[in-house]
Amino acid sequence: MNARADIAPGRRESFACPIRDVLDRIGDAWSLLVMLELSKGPCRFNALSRVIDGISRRMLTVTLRHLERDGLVSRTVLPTSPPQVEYALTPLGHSLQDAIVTLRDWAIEHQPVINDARRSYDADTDAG
Amino acid sequence: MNARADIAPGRRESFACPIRDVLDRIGDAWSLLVMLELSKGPCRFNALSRVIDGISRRMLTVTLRHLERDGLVSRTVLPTSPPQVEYALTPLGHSLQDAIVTLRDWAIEHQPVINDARRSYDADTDAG
DNA sequence: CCCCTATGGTTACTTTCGATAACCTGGGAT
DNA sequence: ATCCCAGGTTATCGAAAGTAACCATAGGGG
Repeated sequence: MNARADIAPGRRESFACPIRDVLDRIGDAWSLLVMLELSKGPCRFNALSRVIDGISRRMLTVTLRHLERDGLVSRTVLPTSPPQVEYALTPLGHSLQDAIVTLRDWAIEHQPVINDARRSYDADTDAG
Repeated sequence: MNARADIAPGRRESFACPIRDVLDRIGDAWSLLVMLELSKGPCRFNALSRVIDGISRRMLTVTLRHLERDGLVSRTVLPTSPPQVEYALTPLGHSLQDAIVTLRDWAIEHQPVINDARRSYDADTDAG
């Protein structure tokens, strides 16, 4: 029996709201990191799990399934021994790179300001 | 006693990864919707909860606290009776709008393709 | 007076999800 | 047979999302 159904990606359907929809897709924190890695070129499962610091095998599996389901990433089994599985961005996946890069650039630029805001909020809250 | 601590935003600290960091911030699906609403202008709590379909009072509170903590949204109590609370984007919040809009535009443009990909993936998976 | 509306939340509780560690299958080397 | 690697899957737990109900205040209707 194919056990993949047990781990199948959530099938929450759109909410008449495309932003929510795309966020449900890439907002899970690992998806973006995986896509950023794959934007450098195709990569195998364990290679991804080594290079994406902190991700577990399970979350990598789940994340890749999500991305595969949404057509952002392709999965190719290579006829080697033992078989290797190569993941790569699809054209659709590449088309998302611009948005991701915009987001990343904003994040990098404003990280210090945000951290300051957080510290001052936490200080006020803890004190008050 | 100030009960706000009980509902305080998570204080997960950065991971040496700005993209993860920004995604932890705005990736929770409600944050983006709240910011998109506030980008139209300041708004009060209950007005937000009415216009953002599906959000509960609690999640709106939590989301607004997160955004406030990160300096993306400001909170102003108006001296009316009963007191009203107005939320608005800060300049930092406005600076994120470009990235959000890029993301939203991508989402709107590619939603049909993604839905097709999902349907065909689901069909294949269900068929076995 | 009580009941209903509205304001902006909070509290307790349930359900769902993210994440970790451990396990599995199968081939090759020793 | 035993150990490794590949690429996952399973069981489990804690945190987070979400729901329903409550609080305090003020105004209007019966």
